[in-house]
Amino acid sequence: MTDLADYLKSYFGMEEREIDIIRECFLPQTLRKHDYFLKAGQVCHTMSFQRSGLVRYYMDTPEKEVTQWISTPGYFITDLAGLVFDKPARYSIQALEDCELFSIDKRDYDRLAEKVPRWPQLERRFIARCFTYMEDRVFGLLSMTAEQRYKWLFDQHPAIFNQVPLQYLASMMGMTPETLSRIRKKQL
Amino acid sequence: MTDLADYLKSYFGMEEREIDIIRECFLPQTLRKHDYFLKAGQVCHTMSFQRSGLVRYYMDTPEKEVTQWISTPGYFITDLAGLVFDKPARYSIQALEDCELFSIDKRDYDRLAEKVPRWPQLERRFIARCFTYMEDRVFGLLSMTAEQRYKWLFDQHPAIFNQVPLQYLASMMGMTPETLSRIRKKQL
DNA sequence: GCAGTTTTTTGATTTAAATCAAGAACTGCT
DNA sequence: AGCAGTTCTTGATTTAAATCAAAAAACTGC
Repeated sequence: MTDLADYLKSYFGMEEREIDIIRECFLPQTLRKHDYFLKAGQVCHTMSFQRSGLVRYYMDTPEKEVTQWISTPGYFITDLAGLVFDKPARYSIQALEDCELFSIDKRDYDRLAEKVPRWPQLERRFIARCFTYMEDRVFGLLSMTAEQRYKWLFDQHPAIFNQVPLQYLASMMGMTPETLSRIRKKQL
Repeated sequence: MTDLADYLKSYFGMEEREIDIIRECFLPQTLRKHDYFLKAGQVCHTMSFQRSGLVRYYMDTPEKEVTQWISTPGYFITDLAGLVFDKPARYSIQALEDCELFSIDKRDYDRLAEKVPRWPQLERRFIARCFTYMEDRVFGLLSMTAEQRYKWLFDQHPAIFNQVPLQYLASMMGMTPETLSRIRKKQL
């Protein structure tokens, strides 16, 4: 059983039959360290399940580079603006480490509902969950200090703190590398 | 033609027949100023189209009250955590002014797909759009100064700046009322 | 394994925004 | 209309976090 199957089962509560069908639609793909899954400005036409590795979503601005998100194994990787609305991506998605993915093209993705009738309901839950997570993130950014945001992210995703360069974590939490370095020191 | 019909047509590109069906499912409702659409801790079981008035989403924390969002006519009001996952709301939703809504109960909402086959696709676009909007908001909070966030929100929703008490706008943009007052003064 | 680069840490200083404080301008109420 | 309670503005002060700067540590590739 692949990780994707585990995920589909535990997260979506899917049945064996559905899992098999979906798994067939996703094809193995690898990303090398520093490879781009998507570059800002391109229209994303792929949805991938991340089996291993680390991936970073970031935006380039005139002054600095802003890390929006770090994706870890067990997550899906895509840009909904592209996948759903055919809009060019506002951010780039790049591998921080070699990654193993299971990927499906937009065309096939849009036909999943034909093969798995329950797919629209499952996808609805998936996207709605992304939204509620973002609500929590906005709340954190509106109301917490740098140190509180650190603790919050640490509780949510302790794994990335050992693996991801500090500068990216800092940016993702809305602080400078220096500030994160000091907070981290204080926690010991 | 009601505002809801206008919205369904222009935003979702729905046909007359579909619009009529959906409109029948949404019932008129009014909220008086200060009435709660939803209180934190309750499970939201309603989805409403906002015809008029102003609505505020906010969270209570030990130190302060954090305004998450101000909803204006033409938006839908709900808490997806409740509507999709039956989870208690993390925030309260309260009328800032008398409001006219068109509301549908969760039970009926979940049956919309039977009446309008295309509903799942439409809803998908709706929720995905909410998500991409939140991505932009997170980016803004990660990368912009208070003044830049002010300008951004002002471009996006100029209407609310005349109507909503400054303290709520400030909180929603992640700054204090004093800071917003000074920024606003500077803009003249 | 070591030179060269990049990243992280640490300290000193600055700054944007928060806090504190008080007066002005609204709001609603009887 | 006039008073009480908000809300908003303005100024003075503080502070959390940014910036600046340089050394230390950690990677990189040859």
